[in-house]
Amino acid sequence: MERKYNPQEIEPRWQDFWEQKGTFRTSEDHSKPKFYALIEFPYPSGEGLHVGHPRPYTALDIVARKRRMQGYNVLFPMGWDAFGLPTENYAIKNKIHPRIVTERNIARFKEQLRSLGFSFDWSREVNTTDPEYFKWTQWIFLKLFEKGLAYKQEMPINWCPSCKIGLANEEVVNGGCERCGSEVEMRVKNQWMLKITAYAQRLIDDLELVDYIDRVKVQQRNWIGRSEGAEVDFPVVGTPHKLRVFTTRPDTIFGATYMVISPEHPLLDEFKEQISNYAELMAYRDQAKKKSDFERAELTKDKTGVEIKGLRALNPATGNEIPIWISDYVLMTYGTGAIMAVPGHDERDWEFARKFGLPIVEVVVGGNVQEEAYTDTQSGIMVNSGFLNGLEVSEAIKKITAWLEEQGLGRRKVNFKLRDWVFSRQRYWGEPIPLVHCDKCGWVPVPEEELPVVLPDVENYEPTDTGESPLAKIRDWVETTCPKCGGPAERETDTMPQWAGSSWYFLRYTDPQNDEDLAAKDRLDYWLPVDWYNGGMEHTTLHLLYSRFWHKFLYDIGVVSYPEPYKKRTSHGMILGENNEKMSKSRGNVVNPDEIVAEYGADTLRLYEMFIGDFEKSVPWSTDGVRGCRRFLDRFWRLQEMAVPGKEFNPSLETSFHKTIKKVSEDYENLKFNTAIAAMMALLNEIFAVGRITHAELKTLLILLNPVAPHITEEMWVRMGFPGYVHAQEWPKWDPDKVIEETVDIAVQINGKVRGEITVSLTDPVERARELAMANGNIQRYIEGKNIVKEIYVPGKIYNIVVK
RNA sequence: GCCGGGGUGGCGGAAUCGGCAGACGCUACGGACUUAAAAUCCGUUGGGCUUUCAUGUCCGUGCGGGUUCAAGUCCCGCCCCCGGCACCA
Repeated sequence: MERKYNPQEIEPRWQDFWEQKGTFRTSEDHSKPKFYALIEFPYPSGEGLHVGHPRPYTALDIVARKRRMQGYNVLFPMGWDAFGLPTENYAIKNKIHPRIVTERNIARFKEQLRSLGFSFDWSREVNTTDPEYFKWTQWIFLKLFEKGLAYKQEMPINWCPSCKIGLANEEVVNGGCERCGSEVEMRVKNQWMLKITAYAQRLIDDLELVDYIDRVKVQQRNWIGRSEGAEVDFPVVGTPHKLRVFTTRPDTIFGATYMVISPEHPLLDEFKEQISNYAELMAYRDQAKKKSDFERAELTKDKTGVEIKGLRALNPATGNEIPIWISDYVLMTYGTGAIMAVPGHDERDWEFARKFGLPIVEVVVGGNVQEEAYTDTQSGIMVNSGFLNGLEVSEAIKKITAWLEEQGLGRRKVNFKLRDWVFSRQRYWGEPIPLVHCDKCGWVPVPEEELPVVLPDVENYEPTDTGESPLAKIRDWVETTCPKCGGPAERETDTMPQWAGSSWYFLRYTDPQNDEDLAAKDRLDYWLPVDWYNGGMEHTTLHLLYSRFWHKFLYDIGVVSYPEPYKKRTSHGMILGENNEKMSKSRGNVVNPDEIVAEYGADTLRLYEMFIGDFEKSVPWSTDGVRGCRRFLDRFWRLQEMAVPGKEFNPSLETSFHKTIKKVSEDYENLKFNTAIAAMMALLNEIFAVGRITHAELKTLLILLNPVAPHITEEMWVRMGFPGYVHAQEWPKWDPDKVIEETVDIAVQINGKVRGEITVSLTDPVERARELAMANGNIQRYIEGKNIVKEIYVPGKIYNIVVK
């Protein structure tokens, strides 16, 4: 038998053991309390696993392993989010079918994950590219379509010229493509859209039902961007038309001295005949069209715009005629694409008014609106505002809104920044959208029993320059018959975005082989919602919002029984390179987990990733830190040599053990893995100082460390000849009475400065503390010749004597 | 600009119902072991001053004030960093 700790020998052996015995298979015994732990399933890239991956995986593996020992029926599954661009690009470049590339990448990832000893139930593995899986992704889409939540629309989209793909707003970062960084252009395309905006309010409201870390909730609210205000109709003079605006400040309507509409606004086309400078306006529109939203926002320094000659609006409050301008600072995609400009109290309007010499009127007192816009108007008194004069802002808002409603000129309105989800991708490697276009019947869903609509095998996956999907060229796939009328029809050639498959994958884990339903209802009811979902902050406005939307929809149609998919959401920090920069191939600072496993072992890697620092923060990798963790395990291994029989805790270590059990138990649940490990390290130091460890103590310690370092603890348990296996033990409990030290060393302060130390029992009265303190020479020195003014004695904490 | 999080040794980080700041780990230095090195073990490691030894003492948690017997922690006013949103009406 080997003496030395040899993870390279131990770890694969235990991994085989767990697999063969099905140790971590989840049962469907619904009488047991359940715990569903979820981590974001990875995109199996060609790069293989990165040291960032195991951080969240280990964290929830720890919680899952602990909960099993606490008697829960635990579901901790894993799968693959395998559709996506990099695979397709690789396939194009190397002329290998993306399916093959995907298979290969998955095999690699799986092997790497296996080598880290995660307690996934691999029998429940899902793969978004598996037709048996995406059949249900397509099914959900058809349900959305059926309910009118999927629609096709001609609309300007963010177009990445390098990926040749349309991007959702969420995929545009600082004006560039999230994936490749190329600058995004605007293009008008006919796209499938999902009406996530119909759920905007519920997506905000139901955040109340869930336990998400605060920054996640805040970011979601931020992204949805709810704002309350009113819609107001401004009559267009000499026409029956009314120009509708959205404003959050209807109270300032008396200060609206002109209007601005977006260059794309349809008003221009409608009144083409009456507009005398139509050509000029069109030139401006063309110019604006060329700019992306980002560019438009970038050019913030200087306002541009053109007045519409021949059209004027009527301010319904003042009765004055006011000019209408077009400017690209008004976006067609928010509100109504038109604003009432109140230059006195809005910086943008003020700037614009200044530049074009438009009148500026003060309506809330407090500033000097000729000098600058006065925007500190959350409160204030109205002036120059007719019947609102003298009112407080909040009163004025109520009064004007009521007046507008009475006059039929406006109404209260809530607006959201959230836009509908661009759901089409002009790509090959994605789920085909299961619709057929028939000249007679329009868009017709593929009948459910014909799902899945699978991808045809093709020679060439290159996207076309026209922006059409490569599928469009496969005529014998495209050409089909209409399911409704039987006439000739064409398949939709757009595919779904990567976010589709990941919007519901956690449901499939409950019943991954089901071919009748997306998952059996009783399983969904038992397992959902997910008890704890950990994932990256980068998915807060994408995946997390999308999947909440889909889940709410599935709730509405009765598939699931709770409106929220995830009860709790936490997020891990990134692991940076040793140089404190983001790990990337180009920076050459990537650490490969395989090498760490080969050199130090999986347990060391797991331990290190949990000990490295605050779980929620980014932290640089440190090879020296890894060695320190290996050293700990080497020392831990040597406990075997100092083990002595005994069913009790050594009295001198008893309190330490109970404290450690408490600390570790609590810290594992609170993302404080680093301090849990520190506590075990400290206890190990104490044990080494004592020089021996009883069997009872060693068993306890093995169980506590097992979730972090499962291989070494399994091995030591068996080597010690303890009955059964460590993973099958019950999680230890601490005795609240034994967590408290009987005697403690506390500081004695004179006027708040530490001047000595005494050893007291918690139950000792102040007299006892005083007696001990007075015996201390240094204390005597400070008290001599002084009057004791006050004594503060906090048992177990401090003894402070105030002298004068 | 708005919202959120955060500034603690040479480094990662502990400690926030106010109660000995720096747990745990790393690094560095010194020592033991070794022919030597690695590994391992022991010791020191916030700064200054003091001390033969022991110790003692002052300063120190981004900056400036305040409350308190006592402040990293609470209050007021600033500075800086990270993340999100941003011509959103």
